[in-house]
Amino acid sequence: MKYDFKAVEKKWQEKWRELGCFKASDKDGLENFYILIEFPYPSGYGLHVGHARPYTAMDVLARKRRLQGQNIMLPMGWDAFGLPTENFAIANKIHPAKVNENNIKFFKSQLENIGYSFDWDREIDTTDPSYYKWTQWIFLQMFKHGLAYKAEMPVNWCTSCKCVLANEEVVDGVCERCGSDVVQREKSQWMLRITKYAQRLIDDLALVDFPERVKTQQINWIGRSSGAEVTFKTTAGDDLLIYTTRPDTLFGATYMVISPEHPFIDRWADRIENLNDVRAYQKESARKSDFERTELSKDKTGVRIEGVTAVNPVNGKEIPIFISDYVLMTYGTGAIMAVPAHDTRDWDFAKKFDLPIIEVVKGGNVSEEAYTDCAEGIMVNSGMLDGMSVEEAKKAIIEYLEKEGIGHAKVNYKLRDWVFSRQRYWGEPIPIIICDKCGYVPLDESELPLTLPEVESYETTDTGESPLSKIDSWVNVTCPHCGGPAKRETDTMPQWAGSSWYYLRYCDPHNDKELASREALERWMPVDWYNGGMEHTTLHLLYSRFWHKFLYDIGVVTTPEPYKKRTSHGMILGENGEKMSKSRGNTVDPNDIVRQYGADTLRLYIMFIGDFEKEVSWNSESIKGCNRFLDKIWSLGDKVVGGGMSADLEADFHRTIKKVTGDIENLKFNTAVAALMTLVNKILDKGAVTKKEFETLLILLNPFAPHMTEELYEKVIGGGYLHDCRWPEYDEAKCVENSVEIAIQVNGKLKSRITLPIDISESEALSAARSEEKTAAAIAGMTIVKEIYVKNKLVNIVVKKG
RNA sequence: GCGGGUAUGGCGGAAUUGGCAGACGCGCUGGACUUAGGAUCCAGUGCUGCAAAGCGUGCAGGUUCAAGUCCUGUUACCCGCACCA
Repeated sequence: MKYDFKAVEKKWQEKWRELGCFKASDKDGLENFYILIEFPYPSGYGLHVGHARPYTAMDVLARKRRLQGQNIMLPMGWDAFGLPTENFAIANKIHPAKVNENNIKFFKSQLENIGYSFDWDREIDTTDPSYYKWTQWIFLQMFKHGLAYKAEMPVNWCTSCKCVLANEEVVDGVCERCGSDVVQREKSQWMLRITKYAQRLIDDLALVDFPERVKTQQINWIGRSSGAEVTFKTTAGDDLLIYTTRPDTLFGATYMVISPEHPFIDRWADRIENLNDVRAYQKESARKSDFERTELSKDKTGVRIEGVTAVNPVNGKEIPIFISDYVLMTYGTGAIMAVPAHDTRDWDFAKKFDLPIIEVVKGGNVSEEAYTDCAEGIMVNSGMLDGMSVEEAKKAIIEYLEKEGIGHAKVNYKLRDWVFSRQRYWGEPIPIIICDKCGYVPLDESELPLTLPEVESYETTDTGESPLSKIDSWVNVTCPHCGGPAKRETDTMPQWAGSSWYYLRYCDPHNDKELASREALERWMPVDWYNGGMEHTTLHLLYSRFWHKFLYDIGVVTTPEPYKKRTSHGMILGENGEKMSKSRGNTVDPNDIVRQYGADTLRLYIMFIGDFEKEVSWNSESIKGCNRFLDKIWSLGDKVVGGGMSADLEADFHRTIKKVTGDIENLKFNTAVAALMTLVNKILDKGAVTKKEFETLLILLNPFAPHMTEELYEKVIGGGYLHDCRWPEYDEAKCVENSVEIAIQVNGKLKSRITLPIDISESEALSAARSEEKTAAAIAGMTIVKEIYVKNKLVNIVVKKG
């Protein structure tokens, strides 16, 4: 009888729901394991098969671990605030909440069709006021602890979204979401002081099991460097503070450069003789986007400030000061000492402006190019540092600077504080009231959640104000502090807010007293295994580690890190090898595959398609192989005979159990499936399968193809449900056959193969090999120089003429 | 420029970490069954060659009885960061 996947899949999906098989238990004394998958943003387009890859993988892991007796939490939810929903709402004049509701409904039906074993009782939606109440609550705690602050600063402004973006959201000078130009605008923004956690975010990577590439990427993003801050006196009276990682080269500093945004330019306006030129340059660089500024990086530009000079503090030499946009106001102090002999950028600049280049580390040819890699160089032209190594010189000069009170050791980070305001409607309102008298006043916690008002229009404004600013009845309030008239903050939080702590909410999703009870957090945290995309490494993954550390510091959570283990999946590309996207028209809808082949085939193919951690192209032909494989298993159900494990298949079964068990844990799903196929081929060659063997096969296959295996279990094995079974164990001793095929090489070239009893002695193996027909012919008349025997694998006979 | 990664048949990919390269699947070739086949089953399938045999893991060397795997050099592609002082 043909396998009716439509009926069978529906039957079991309903059965599982009815029985509540996948609910994570909050009982004590169980072996808990928390598996987390990045929750999706429910866009109107629905899921494509790329989304299904990590879900399927973690579902396979979860189902296998449940069969092994663990209490698994595999929750799912919706990261639903964000621009696409809002833009769709604007375009179609539908309330974003309604749009979101529809999208979630569609997403959920897609997920259910694939038969994932999520615990839907723990479903969360970041746009639900009962959820974002706690997002706002965390923000208030950050505000109270000085981690949330408002600052006037240049920010990334997306010209199309009409909204501020975090640095992490700007990719190649354009908006990560919509691809439009990003320009700099001066705006007053809420900021989160992630920089306060920079060092701990680096250090605590030692506590977690993340892939090396994830750790390295985070470390590079945080960008720690150590050096010194040094004060240079100027003729304008103000001391110029600079940061350098090369204090050892201080004697080679022949000029200084300050950023065009440096505040001293205004302060020095009266003294600057060529103020017009300086102003013109400032204007020009302000006009450039970040992208243009880096584009032109080869050709250095700048203007010498006439009328003010500085003094090199170690040798007393008077040196000029320039402004140039190769110095960024946002890093270090916005001012540098330039050492052209040992820094490529300074060298380029010095050549262009004909400035002196003084070698202070011997070893390069500084008239040709900057000598930057001077690990083994020796100090010269550097007074007291002469003759020292670079390392020694660094230490000595810092000691000197500290003694003289003109400088000190300093650690710097590239990481910047997190721009946390968005001028959009569809986000969590920031629970702050702005009072002319009292400043920024936090909303009382009892007033949370501060819900979004109903508005007529969600249109953005060109002035850069949030749509919320137009709702007078919502904006105008009385100050909770002084009782005077005040206004609400009208910016909302960025999309990343809700996802920065969602894993905590799953532990206790219906709690209305706290974000999660201590008991639930202690039961489930930290997340045992978190799988997600590499693209979130310096966004969500870093942000959530930061929030978690803050919550740890204020005693809300009990672990310093949120995730014990992180893995990352490779992308599934479209059939044409390009990234799947609606605009490219190369997406594959899992619903289509489920309709054509069934969910089990889809699941199996997604796991079989290739190495889980590497990207791979979809292939609509290859999927047939998985469908055929399942059909074979279905018809095998008619051939089952009574009895236990048969002798001739015992080793194959034990090996397969071992392989599948290990491969699932190591994310080698493709080879786990291949091993199951190999086993089935063996069974089909033999032509018969016993009840015990079939049962074992069904359990091993269950995580991949849960519907068909449940059905076959009920139909053929009977007496309960497959999901109540135990995962099979293997016996190492039974994994091997009692005879093995041994390769025979002569001078390293394969000549023949012979079958010998397992664990045969070396001398027996060698003599068997020598007397094998082809081998004997090959070594006839030769002198045997050496014989190698690799136990149960091969024999290599090394011969030479004569 | 810095950091990370990849390279194996027509295709997706295996290879117990130095031990029989190409598991498993797709595709392809031939055959069977069939009114029919985009179903199923059987056989074959790295390349050259009628064969014997030879060649073969991006390229060039090296170590070794033995190299996809280790070492040196090199090329191409992908990802992340990038005027970060």
